Amino acid sequence: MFKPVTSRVSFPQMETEIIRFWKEKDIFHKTERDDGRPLFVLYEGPPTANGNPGLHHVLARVFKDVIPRYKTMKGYRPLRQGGWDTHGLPVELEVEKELGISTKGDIEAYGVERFNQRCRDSVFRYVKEWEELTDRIAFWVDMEHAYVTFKNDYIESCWWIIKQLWDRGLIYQGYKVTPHCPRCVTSLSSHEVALGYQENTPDPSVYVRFRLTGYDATVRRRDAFGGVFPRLQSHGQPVYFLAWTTTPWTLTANVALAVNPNEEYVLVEAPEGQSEERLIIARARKNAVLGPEGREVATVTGSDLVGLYYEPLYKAGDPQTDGHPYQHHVEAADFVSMEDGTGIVHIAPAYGAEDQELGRDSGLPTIHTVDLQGHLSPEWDFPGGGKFVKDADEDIMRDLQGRDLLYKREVIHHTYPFCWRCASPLLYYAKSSWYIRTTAVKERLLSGNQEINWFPDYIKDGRFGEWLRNNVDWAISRERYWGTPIPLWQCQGCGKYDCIGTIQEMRSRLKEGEVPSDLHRPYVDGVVLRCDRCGGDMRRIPEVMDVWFDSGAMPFAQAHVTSKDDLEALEREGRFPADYICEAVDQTRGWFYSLHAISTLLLDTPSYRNVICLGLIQDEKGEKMSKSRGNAVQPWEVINSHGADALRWYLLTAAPPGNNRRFSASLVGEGLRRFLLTLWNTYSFFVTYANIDRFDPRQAEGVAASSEMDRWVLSELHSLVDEVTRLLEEYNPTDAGRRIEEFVDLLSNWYVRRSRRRFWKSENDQDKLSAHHTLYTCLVTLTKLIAPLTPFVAEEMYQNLVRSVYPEAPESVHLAPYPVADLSQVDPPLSQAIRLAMKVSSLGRSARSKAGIKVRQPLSKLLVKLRSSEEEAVLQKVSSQIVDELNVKEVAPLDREEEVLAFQVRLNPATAGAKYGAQVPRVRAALSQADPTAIAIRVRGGSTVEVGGFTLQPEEVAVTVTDRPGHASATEGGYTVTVSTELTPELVEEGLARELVHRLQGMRRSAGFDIADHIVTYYSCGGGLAGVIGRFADYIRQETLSQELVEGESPDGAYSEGQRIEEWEVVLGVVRRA
RNA sequence: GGGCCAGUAGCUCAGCUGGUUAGAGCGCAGUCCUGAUAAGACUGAGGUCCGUGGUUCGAAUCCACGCUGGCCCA
Repeated sequence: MFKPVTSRVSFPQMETEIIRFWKEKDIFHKTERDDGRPLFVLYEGPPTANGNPGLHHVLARVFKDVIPRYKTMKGYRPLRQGGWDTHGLPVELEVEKELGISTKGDIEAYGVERFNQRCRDSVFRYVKEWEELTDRIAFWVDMEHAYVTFKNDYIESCWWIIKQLWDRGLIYQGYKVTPHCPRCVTSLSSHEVALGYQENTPDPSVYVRFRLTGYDATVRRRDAFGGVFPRLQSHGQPVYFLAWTTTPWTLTANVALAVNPNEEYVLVEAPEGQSEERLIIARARKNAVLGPEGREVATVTGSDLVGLYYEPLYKAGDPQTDGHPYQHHVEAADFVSMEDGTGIVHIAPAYGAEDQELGRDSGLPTIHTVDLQGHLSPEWDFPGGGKFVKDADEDIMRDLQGRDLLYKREVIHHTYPFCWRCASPLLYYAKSSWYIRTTAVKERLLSGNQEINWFPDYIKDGRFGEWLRNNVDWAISRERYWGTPIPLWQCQGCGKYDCIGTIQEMRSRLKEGEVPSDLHRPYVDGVVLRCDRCGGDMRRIPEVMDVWFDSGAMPFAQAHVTSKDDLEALEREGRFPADYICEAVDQTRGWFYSLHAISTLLLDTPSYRNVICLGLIQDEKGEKMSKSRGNAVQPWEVINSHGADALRWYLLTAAPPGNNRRFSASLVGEGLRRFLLTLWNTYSFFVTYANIDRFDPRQAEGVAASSEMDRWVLSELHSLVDEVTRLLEEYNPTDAGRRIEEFVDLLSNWYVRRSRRRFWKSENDQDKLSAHHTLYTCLVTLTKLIAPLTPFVAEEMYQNLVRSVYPEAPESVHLAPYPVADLSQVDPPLSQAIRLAMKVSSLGRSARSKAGIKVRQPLSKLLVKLRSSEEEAVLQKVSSQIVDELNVKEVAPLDREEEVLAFQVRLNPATAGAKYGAQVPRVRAALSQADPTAIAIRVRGGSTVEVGGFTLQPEEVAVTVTDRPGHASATEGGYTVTVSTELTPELVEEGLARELVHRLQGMRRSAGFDIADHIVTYYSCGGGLAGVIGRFADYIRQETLSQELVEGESPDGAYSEGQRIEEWEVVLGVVRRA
């Protein structure tokens, strides 16, 4: 006996019981048991537990869960170590908010030790919520051994990795331009910058002359400037480059001018009577800046200008390159646009990101003329020296004007970033920064990417590939507090740098003090090492590491790798690389990259083989969910009302994983009803009848499918298994789920619907056994198929269907093997035949509905016109199902549509109107004279027709059909299904009998009888109906499980109702027989 | 400004290796069916398949250029 199954199930309640069951039986750990199975490795992209988990976390965790569950059932041993991301600016900002402070100065005043302690305390604040939610949605992950990025072991592994790179010369110091707040004296993260943009900010817009002085003979070998340059010299007029800037103060740090090498530039002569000068400007910008006047003396491409010297506006010391005095000159740069400015960009590597990059690539010096508080240096007698740069702008412009170097000045309104804390205008400022030379392995990053299986696949060569192709060195240092300290020490005496890779190594180099028990700042900053060159004091550089380095190091740090041996062991044991990772698309430049970069640097190989890249969750309006907008849906609300399986099902199947998705709780409920409840009700149906018949699956083993229906559904089942397996192998649980859903619909709404009678008939014969066995097989297979997707309902059904019968079966569905398709059972022609039966049934119901004749009323004949003679043959095989479904006596082919349909034809004015113009009335008249049936048949066959001397194209004739008397039809896509609506007295009587059965069934239910109860039925009614009851007595008794059918009043205690059937009043009574 | 993705019914999504009349579910209106069902069937209303060009006998589908939204980067 199976445990009885109610159709009114509470999924949330059932799920919490399943969780208890898993805990009791320790199922999760049993999946992890080392018993020789090959490993399947999931890397957990670590979340930070300093906030409540949201719906997007559930999305990621469900997708992370489904694949390892599947692989477990496929015979792998999953490795799923959890992890927590605990460092970084977001953590610091949260703590700053709590403390009500907002600058680095505040933090230092508060004390780095206390500050970091608060950071450490905050990162696990919501860990309980995370664990509860993870548990409740059945994400199986090892939380007990979760890695924590702030632990010493973890930090030490990060150090060791840095050391490996250091030894290979891949770590270097350079400049990085960052948005800098001069009041807070700190860089801002891009996230912070985004908080402070202000539109319509006024700024000066100045056009400045740079005087051409000569050229670099190594660049311009001969006849520089296309031969124009020498002539310029002889002409005697000064030549200027015209450049544009909105930050005049940066002109003090100018070291070069940049032109676009592929654009045309012109030399323009000033209009007559104006100044004696010639200006160089991009042709595309000439009219916008100079106006239409001014004769173009010469045209060159940008590349011709490269190497020309100009006279700098200001001198900041005497910069040198390679021991020679630096010469200000023109460089080529693709980023120079023709959208604004002059097509000639002034370059100050200290104060612009693109400037800095160009400077690095071309060996330009970086000259700082501004201090960190934003004051222009007083050192070199700049106008406005000592003032805040924005105030110095005016002095500089006046100075340039005085020297006749200012072509013109205007005011521009644009979007400019301000500090979100103090509203100071941000300055782009080059700071010394430490880099990892990722560009050294760029080719391998690209080729390694090709080895990764991306889902969806367009990410590989799209967003991620694009990012890799544009790879620049990774700036890893941050001037912050709560992070992995960068393990670089510098000698205070001779300036030498050293990298420390392990605690052991630090201990061996200690000059004074101890290795601190906590490797964070400020403790580690107090460690003084001995310089092995000069014996001096070495102190750590103050920076901490970019938090992305932490996360990207997790394959190694979670295993505490601190030696090459450790590394080799990791690979040997199969714990590196990961088989699978999964995060949202915003991680392409985050975790997906940091993982890829570090493993490529360290081992020259990618760190993950397969990756699902998820889209983002939006609210019902397509807006980003966020706490501040107040549109974030709480996962718990959804789980408590619909259950975790319903939520999982929705997240897995509602949208392709890579797409952004609009979330709504009502859609979760819809999925619940459409899929889970349909499955559950089928399951409940099975258990009900299996228990009545004492069906024992063990005795049914090997029973051959007796009916076409059984063979059909098994065929569908095995092709489903085949397809779902293929899709899951492809990391596509979404389509796998959608296929399963289609099957469950077929199972419930065709197999069970059409087979019901076989389950409730009284004979316990082979056919019934086959039906039970078939449905049992389908349900058991389904529990395993869905186990990775909806683990709860799968477990519940498995325990009842399998474990109660086979105590020796695996104790959880999640320890059971995944089904394997038996393709010999797949029968495509049978599948097509059944689909044809469904199609015909659907049209037949439509025809009945049109005629207003309910299905309980039998009809004599169903006529079917199909699309081909092959289908006619197929129809023969399934006609019995159609007869049953549509309650007709016979199914016959419809050879001549005109026998049951009447055609009307008329001219289609939309297509024929223009062609016939004034003739239209005559054509119309001719058409009305002709035989509509003959015309309709020709037109429907795609032939032209001749009427009254006109040749009409098929599309010029509109055909409509109506039913002929005695018939009702439905037509769709080449199919026509017609029912004969003629009712003979015999058919009417049979209909009455069925109606009576229907009423009695309703009364059985109202009386609260069990479906297997036998009853006695009493009736009293008029003569006509009584006659019908007499003639159909056997049928009525059989259908209603009535042992007797008694004419007369029902006794006391019977359940009785007065009913009206057609024109007869009848009193019916039912009483249960013991 | 650049890159990637999406845009199909009121909503959520299929269809997209070009091929008859573009589909499903939900929602709405109505009818029916029910010996499992919180279900199911049928009918109806509801579509410039984002737009404009192009390729083709034929385009929701391929190409180009735009528009809108999302994300990432500047």
